[in-house]
Amino acid sequence: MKKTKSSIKDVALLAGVSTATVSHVINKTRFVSKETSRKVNEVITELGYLPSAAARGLAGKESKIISVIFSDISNPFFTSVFMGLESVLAGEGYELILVNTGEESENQEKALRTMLSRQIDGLIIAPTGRDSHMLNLLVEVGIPVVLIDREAPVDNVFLVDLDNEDAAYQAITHLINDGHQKIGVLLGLPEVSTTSTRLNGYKKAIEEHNIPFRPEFLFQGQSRIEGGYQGVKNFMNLDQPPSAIFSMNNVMTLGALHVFREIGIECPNDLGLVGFDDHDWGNIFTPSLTVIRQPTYEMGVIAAKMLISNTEGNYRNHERLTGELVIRESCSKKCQLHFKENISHSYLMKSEKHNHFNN
Amino acid sequence: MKKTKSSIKDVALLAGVSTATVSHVINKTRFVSKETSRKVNEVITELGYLPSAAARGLAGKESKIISVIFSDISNPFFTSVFMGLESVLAGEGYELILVNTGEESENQEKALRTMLSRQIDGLIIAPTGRDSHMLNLLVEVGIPVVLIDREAPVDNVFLVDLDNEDAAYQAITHLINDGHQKIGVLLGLPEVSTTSTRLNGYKKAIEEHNIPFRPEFLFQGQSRIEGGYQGVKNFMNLDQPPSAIFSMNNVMTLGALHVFREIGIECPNDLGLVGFDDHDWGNIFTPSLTVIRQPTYEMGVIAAKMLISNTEGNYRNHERLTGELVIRESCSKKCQLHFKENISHSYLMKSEKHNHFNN
DNA sequence: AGCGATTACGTAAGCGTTTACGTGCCGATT
DNA sequence: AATCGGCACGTAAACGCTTACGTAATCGCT
Repeated sequence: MKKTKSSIKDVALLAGVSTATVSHVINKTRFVSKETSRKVNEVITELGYLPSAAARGLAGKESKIISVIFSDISNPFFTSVFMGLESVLAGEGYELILVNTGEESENQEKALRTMLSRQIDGLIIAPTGRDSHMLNLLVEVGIPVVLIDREAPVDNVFLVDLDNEDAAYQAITHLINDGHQKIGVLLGLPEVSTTSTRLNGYKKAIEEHNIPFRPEFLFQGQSRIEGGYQGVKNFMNLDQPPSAIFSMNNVMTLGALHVFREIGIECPNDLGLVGFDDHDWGNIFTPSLTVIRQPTYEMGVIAAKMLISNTEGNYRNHERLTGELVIRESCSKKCQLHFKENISHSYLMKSEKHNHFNN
Repeated sequence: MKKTKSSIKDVALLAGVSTATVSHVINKTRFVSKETSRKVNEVITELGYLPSAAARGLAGKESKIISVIFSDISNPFFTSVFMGLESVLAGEGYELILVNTGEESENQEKALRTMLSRQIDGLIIAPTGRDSHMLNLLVEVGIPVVLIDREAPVDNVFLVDLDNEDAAYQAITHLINDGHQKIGVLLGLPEVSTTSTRLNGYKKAIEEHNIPFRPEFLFQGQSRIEGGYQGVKNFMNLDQPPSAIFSMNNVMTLGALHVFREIGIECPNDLGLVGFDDHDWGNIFTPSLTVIRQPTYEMGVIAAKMLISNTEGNYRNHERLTGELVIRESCSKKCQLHFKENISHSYLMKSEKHNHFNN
């Protein structure tokens, strides 16, 4: 019952061939006659032989490890991206090391450093912080890197992100068309690129409609549930509170909803809301949420393909997807009515099916 | 600008010592004089030297990799556990390889096989399927394994789980005390251990109250959002539909809620609901959800500590935590009223704070 | 028959560590 | 002066693969 770990030598010995041949059989890296190849495979299964990944990494160049560095894995956005990544990478024999930075660039640097000591075959990262010494180092050593969701000041990397300016522009324009003139914004972290691009979309939209920019309508807090919570509370204490809120991400939206319930804000009548990122429960919440939906799973798929097909060059080094404004009830009274009218009895099976039941 | 990767030899050469000394300086594995040690470290930072993890894995015994195998990373339960794991493991210098099996035991076996070829230092797994050949192999080779959330027929492993029978018992008893006699159950996957233990709790509770067991009140579907959806639909087509639903997990609860909204079931009046696992939005939903809350983050922490402190033996090989019944509105009219009365204006800051704002 | 090409495989160096031994040195002890 | 125990460190094998070369055998061609 003792499973003594067997090495390539044992296999070679038992099969009556050299280790080179065994290696070549396993990797199909040069021709081996039908007969020997059969024999080798036989011995392999007989011994239950498994090549040591460490030795392979040392001798060869590939580690078959890809590192994924996210800022918050509890955010559905990232888990969905992760599943997209995995769907293509697992098939190619890669293992994924997942690191959660918690949006701390110190953690990120530390993680990147250890990634450098593992011979990772690639890195997929949603970078936090402004500048990253380690990230630059990684690309210098020649490790393929794809930034996802966010930009960073590095050259020679792939990037897959959303047209954030457009997405925010869509959202704000919609709010304006619904009659909102005073729109408060729950900002993301200042050091994250999407915060500024989304803000640009906001500015562009209000400018186009000759709405004056009001700094007090921008709330910069933690990019967490408490941030959204505090933000909305702040807005409501203003002399002239906004009539609608644009939340720049998932979790802050949740924080905002907490305030709604707590102090009895009736949405959308008292206060409209448009969020960034859809939720599983976005369409069954009361009110159902108007959001910008990102093709998260697809982003993962694309990022993964970019990474491994860098030789084939099927992808440009920048893929920019576009967000979809999903209009439901939370933005305005008008939409609320319209949404209710249009719920057929199988609404779950229609457009929403796409949302939940795939991937 | 070319970062030529430097090895331990380069360091040794430049520092004027042997590679053995360098190794010992790095690992603090034998005494080295203050002076040489300083010199070595100086050279190390000068060269930007990083030890190769692959070589270390080959020569030494530790890989500093721990493998985490979950069935569904999009389930908040698992992401929370993951964060618990990471919180202790990252500090100890471990990297985590995350694999998503999607509840397919074939995927699990494949993943375990590759884990065997990597010299992983430990495995944390929520096993899927009934029996696992690979899992047995892993423990035979001496890799420490901790099962989390679910049991499996393997010896010599750690286990951290919930007292599922008790949790289900609590939930059902509460429903019964609220006046429900006909309670439908959305079952989890039959091959997952928690399904049967939770079912036992259900049976025990109804038996104690002399409520007859009705097979038609058990729905066995996919353990996904569609499963909950289908289940509730089925129940409602019964001649005598249940007056309350007990959902055995997170995602099926979501499916149930979809039906509620779709066909206009008013919860809890038309149909009560108790779910397993809390949600971020559980207390702001309409109705707010009565659920069994699991100490997910803590489960991760404990599992991680079990794994690395197996020498110290601070932990038994089985830690069973207990679930907490969080009573809100969805279970019954009575609770609904009670819940509304007790919402102070700072309810978010009270008990709920514990829920969302920690970890 | 002689020669090159082809086929199928073996030899052994090398990847970058760890670690069991071994060694030289020095002050103290007899 | 010979011996001895610490001290501080070096030597080199071993870990399990990959892969650049090398080679023996066979075949086709002139």
